[in-house]
Amino acid sequence: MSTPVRVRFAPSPTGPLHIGGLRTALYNYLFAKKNNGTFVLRIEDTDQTRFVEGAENYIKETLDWCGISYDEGPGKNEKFGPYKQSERKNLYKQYADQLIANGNAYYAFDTADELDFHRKDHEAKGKTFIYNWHNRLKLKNSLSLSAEEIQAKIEADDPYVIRFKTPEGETLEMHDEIRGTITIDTNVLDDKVLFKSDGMPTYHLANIVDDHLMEITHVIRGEEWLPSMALHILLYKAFEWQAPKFAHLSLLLKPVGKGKLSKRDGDKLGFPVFPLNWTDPKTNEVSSGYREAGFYPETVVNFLALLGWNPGTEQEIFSLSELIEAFDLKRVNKSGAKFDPEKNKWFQQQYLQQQNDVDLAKTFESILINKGITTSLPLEKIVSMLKERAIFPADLYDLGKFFFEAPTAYDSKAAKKAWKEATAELMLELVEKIKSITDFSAANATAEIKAWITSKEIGFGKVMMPLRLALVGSLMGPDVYEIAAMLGKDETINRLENAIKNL
RNA sequence: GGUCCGUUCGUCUAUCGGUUAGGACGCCAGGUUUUCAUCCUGGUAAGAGGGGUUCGAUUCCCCUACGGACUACCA
Repeated sequence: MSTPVRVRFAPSPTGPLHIGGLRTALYNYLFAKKNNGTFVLRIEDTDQTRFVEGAENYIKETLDWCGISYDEGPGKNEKFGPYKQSERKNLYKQYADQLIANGNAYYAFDTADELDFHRKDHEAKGKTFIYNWHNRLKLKNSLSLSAEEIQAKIEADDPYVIRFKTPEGETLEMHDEIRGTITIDTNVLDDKVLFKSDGMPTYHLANIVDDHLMEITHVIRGEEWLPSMALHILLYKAFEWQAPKFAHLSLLLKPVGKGKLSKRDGDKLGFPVFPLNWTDPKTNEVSSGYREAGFYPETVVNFLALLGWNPGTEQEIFSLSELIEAFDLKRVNKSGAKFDPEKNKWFQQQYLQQQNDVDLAKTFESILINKGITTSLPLEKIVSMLKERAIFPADLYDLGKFFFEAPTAYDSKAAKKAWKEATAELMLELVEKIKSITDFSAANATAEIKAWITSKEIGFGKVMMPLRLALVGSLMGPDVYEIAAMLGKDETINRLENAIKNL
């Protein structure tokens, strides 16, 4: 019996979750479910200055929309709660103190200005300022100051931080589930701040303490944390806790140009970078999301899963449960993946085609109602005719509005191609022919009109194209007889007469 | 600048030393649909460069180049 798998997704509520963050959540979820484990949501809000109203709800709503449900989290099955670090605030200081007591951490009194000066000064000399073993004794901290000085400062309420005392001269060999062995010399690490002067822990401390307390077995997170892995492992050692396994996911890159996909890209790239619409509470600026753009959650989940992971087979369309079944951390790629909006659209198209006509008809009906259109036409049938041309549900309207409204204008290119000198006269004859057809079903209309065309010994195109133009307004869309039958004999004749008049 | 990570068609990727380097998106061509789309068929296109190791390297090692992340009392 191995210990049960527990993973966590630990976002910071500093704004909307972006698509890369969603992928991290998804991989955590897939890994947990694949291993009959627990998926935990933890909100890392230790930086009060960056807190953004609504961000936490946004994260929850996103996970909910995608069907990625967490087993434990704020307000849900709080076995190891609370799950918001701001509500765990009082927990962390004792751990920082513990590290001071066992000699793995120390108080530091350097002000932000002083450190800033050092950094700039070093930079000017072409060097890098690192707060660590080689200079910590020259700075203002509990390692360099005398016991009396320290005591005095603390009693005088001088602000201080607690820094980790990075061990000197060790070569750390670490294991990453995706990347294998990573080695680092501890001498190049800096003495990171663990506890801030505002009484809050930094990410590093809170993260390690919470992962330990919440019994997290696997830390699956973005590659931006890879440089911190050494610190985290050193912290586990300092606490004498068993470290979880680590897996660092490669980043999602912009489709064009350089760099990682970031929140600031917003809509600039021509596609959403957020799962849901987001309104900035300060500026009221709206960033568009996949949901509102008409994508299905299945599309987003499927596409994201395959960006950086693949099952080793040629299957590309996966339901969430199929993803769980197939998922394996070992098959996650090391290199960054560019986000390709075109392929994303292809997935959406695939999922739209999978929708059944009954459901799609309901969606279509609400779109029509929004446009102020009510109809007695059978929407299910219409949807089945239009579907294969659509990518998003909203496309159905553009593709099929001619069913509900007669064309008010004709596509000029199409008109030029379809409507010639003799066409009006021919259409007049067609109107008479149609009037004579008693059974105006698609099948019968097809047969009768085809026979009529054949008897006149003219090309089919000479009749079919103008007829389509008259009914639709352009040379696109489903089978023209199907359209005619759907519109009915009277409306078909109406539209033909309109076209004869206007063209 | 320093540290770490990465590098197969334009993009996402397969390949556990021996393959005509496979698939998908995109694009192009043809067919089906007397329209458009769908669909089908075919085509286009890749191992960053240089050294090793090996009978044999896309695959293992090193160097270079390029890309990325990190380098805050942010996460």
